[in-house]
Amino acid sequence: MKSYGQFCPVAKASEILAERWTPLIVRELLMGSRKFSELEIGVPNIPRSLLTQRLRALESVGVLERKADGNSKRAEYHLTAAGMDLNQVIRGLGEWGQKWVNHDIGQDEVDPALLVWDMHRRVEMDLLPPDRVVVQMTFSGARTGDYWLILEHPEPSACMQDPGFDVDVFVVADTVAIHKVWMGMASLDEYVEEGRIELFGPTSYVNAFPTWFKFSVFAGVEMNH
Amino acid sequence: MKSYGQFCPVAKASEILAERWTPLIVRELLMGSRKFSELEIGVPNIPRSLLTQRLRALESVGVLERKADGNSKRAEYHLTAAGMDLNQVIRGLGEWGQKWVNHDIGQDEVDPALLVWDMHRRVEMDLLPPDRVVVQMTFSGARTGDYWLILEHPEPSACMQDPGFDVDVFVVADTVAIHKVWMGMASLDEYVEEGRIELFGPTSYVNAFPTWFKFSVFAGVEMNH
DNA sequence: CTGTATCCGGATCGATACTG
DNA sequence: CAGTATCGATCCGGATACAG
Repeated sequence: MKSYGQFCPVAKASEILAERWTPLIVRELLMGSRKFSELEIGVPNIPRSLLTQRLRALESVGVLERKADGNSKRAEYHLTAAGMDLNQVIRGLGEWGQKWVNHDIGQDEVDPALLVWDMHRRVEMDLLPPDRVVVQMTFSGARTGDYWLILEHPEPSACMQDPGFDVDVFVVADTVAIHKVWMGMASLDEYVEEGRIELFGPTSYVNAFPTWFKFSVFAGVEMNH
Repeated sequence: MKSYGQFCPVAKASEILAERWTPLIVRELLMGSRKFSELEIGVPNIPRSLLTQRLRALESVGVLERKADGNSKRAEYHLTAAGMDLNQVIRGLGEWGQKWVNHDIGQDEVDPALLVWDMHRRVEMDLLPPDRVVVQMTFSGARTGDYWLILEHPEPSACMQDPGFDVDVFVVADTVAIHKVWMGMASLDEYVEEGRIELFGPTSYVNAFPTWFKFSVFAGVEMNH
């Protein structure tokens, strides 16, 4: 991005952060993504060439460092201290968004894949059963699909294709319903009672299911309007 | 800006704020600018057409409201509650900038006009003498020029041309020196002692001069590196 | 003088195809 | 998997023109 030619710190920071896609990339890095492929999932629809370009730009201003993973030789992107410190900015941005503009979400803006990806980043590891739990999520509505969450130690994962494991918990719901619960805009229990979200599986798992997730980072922010 | 097609609040907020010039426009509105012409001064080098475009965009998403000033019929731009609430985001952005990237300021990035404009927005009205004080600032260095601050009640103003008043206090200094003091990176007293900044005028005014300003919003942020 | 609209060359973006 | 290369569409910046 071309410089604003201004000394103001807001201008200097904007040159780095206020560029298309960049806040989403930083958000994804803050959420724990390290690999190029993880970033592609967490920042859907970004052209790969642009992702490359943005990563280089962020590297050149000292927000992230590029390292070669030892054994696989794949590039890894690590936030520097300056990058980590962007947490408050991105959080502020997200809180503002949640408070003021997260109401008019269109049906087709809720991406099941991104939802599942977000979920696997927000697992409450301490409350997980010791054995692996496989969750299948079946989404209906404007955007449909089956997705899987492999909840296991040390690292849960999200699958866009059937991983082939036996499924322990089935979640069947409208995509928007899951979205609203995830964003703290609706209660999971209520939606289950109303039948908007259906849970199947062993009773102990079904009961524990809501405790396995920390929900969205922005679920606690109250909304205006 | 085209939608990211994502439900994430960071994405929704970025669609509004993370566009070229927009953070600077919002900053200027938060600092108190209301008129198109004031915004042009506070956001130097923005093409007028682009400023118009951005103001319309911000209006359409409910960040600001456009009102016709009663007697002059000139448009006034007022932040809405949602717009005011962007204060924390812009502040966070600026604090990050001040902390991490405000070091490598080039000589020619320090704009005397913007500096004076910023100063007139940060006057400590309560500590001003009752009578009007006219300050002339003479900048030297990469970007030179004479500017005037009319410190009076109820509204101080900044002049880019000689307003014709008798001058009470003369400030003569290198542009970068003033910048550093303004941004909290150097002490005014020390610079005056070293002769990098010269103050002329009645002793009582010269002594009081530093108390008339609140300095930059980001002057208190400590810098890393 | 203030605010807005229009036009145009160049930079940036988005989509697709290609490479090690 | 992790990028590059290419190319049309869009956006930006600067200039100019215009209306109140």
